[in-house]
Amino acid sequence: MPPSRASKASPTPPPAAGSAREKLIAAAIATVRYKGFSATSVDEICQGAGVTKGAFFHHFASKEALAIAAAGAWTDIAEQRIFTLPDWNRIPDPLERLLGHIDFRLSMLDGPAEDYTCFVGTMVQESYNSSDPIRAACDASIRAYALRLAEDIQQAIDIYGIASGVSAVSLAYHIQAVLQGAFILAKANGHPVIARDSVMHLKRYVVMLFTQK
Amino acid sequence: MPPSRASKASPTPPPAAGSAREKLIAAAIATVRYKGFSATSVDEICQGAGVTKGAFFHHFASKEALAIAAAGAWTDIAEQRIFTLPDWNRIPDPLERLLGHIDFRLSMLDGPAEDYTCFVGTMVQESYNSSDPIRAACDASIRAYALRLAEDIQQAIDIYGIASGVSAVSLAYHIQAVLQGAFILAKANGHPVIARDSVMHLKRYVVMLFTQK
DNA sequence: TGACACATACCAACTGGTCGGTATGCTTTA
DNA sequence: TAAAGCATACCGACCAGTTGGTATGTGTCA
Repeated sequence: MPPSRASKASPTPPPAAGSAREKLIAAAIATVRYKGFSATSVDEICQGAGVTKGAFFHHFASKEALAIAAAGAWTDIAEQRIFTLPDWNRIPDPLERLLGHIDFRLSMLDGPAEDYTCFVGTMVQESYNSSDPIRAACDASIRAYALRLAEDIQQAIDIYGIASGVSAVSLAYHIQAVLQGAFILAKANGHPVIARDSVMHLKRYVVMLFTQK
Repeated sequence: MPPSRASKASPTPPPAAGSAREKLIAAAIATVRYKGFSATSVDEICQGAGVTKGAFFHHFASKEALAIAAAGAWTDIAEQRIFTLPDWNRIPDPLERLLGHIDFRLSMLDGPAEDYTCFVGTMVQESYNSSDPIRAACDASIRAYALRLAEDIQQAIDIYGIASGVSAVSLAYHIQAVLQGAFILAKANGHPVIARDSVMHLKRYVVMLFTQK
């Protein structure tokens, strides 16, 4: 993940709708979410990106290197889709904003699972013992999300207080856990109904934490 | 699985500590929990079981067939280890028993992740779009656990009541979701501390549901 | 009782195909 | 013209699954 690439004003117009590198990362994320990391072949990723294997190994030293780069890209994608674009981020009250976040995650649980599940959550299950660099990249992505979410939670705590013994970061990770677990239930069930139920339990819990101490 | 073999006094010593079929299932469960389903080869499973590939395909028509059989075996293993053997199952009060269950799951979160994570939860992530028979087998295993847990929850509800709008089955699935999600966080983090935090949130939620309505 | 027919359990060697990765050359752009 | 960006062709290793075979039963009937 060369940081120079992001910091320089690229002379070539930011390659249309994606350079080969970006298309490879996008194809990898989509395919891995659909069928898992090990079952996804390099050839398949290349086909999905519309480039050849030569291009793949020009941009990435290995399949593992792509996975790490994709985990980094996923962090940015999630930040954009969840903490930047949606309107509920502009709600002034931090507790309402937190509940808006949960409602938003709830509303995402629709359609095929590969459209709402977590790329790094899927990938880390297959890599935590096989590749520590991939594991660490997934961990960093999950941590970034949790720490970002913990900011809003801390603001809500500062205003409203919370049940004793509950920290913002811990609650943020718990929200992550419920979502990741809901994804698994949805994949097993073939339908996100049970997953939605679980997120509604989560919302009830958060409300209780802030209103009943 | 010939049942006659168990009921008769076999002339040949009762195939040691498990027939080839049973050893293959045990090896599959262990290896899949360690590195995922797709990354686990049939050769690897055979090596772990101490049998040859010929034996494998004598007992199972395919790798997929083994996965389905292993999911069924996992249901029995989990039932034994969680709902039969541990002492807290003999607690008379159903609410205390439920909290004992959560404490027990919490206490399991120790050591390497492959020792406490869920076999079917891991496998379904890689199979939900590739093999519907595997997906269904994993779903059945998760459902069996949830329905078994829901029995205790319902008994607790009958005695103590619960927050409005909460059903026993729905709460049982939520408990499953938190556990599955906690496993992912533990795998990513490399340590089960965050996972334990999440299960403690879960316990606090359950207590709240039964005491604050 | 014994022997024949058959089933079960297993094995070593092999097959066609796919895997991640490499070697090399062409083509565009600065 | 030199490098970056990509394509084609290929490699050895490994994959799930097949083959032909052996050893050890077990049920049946003369």
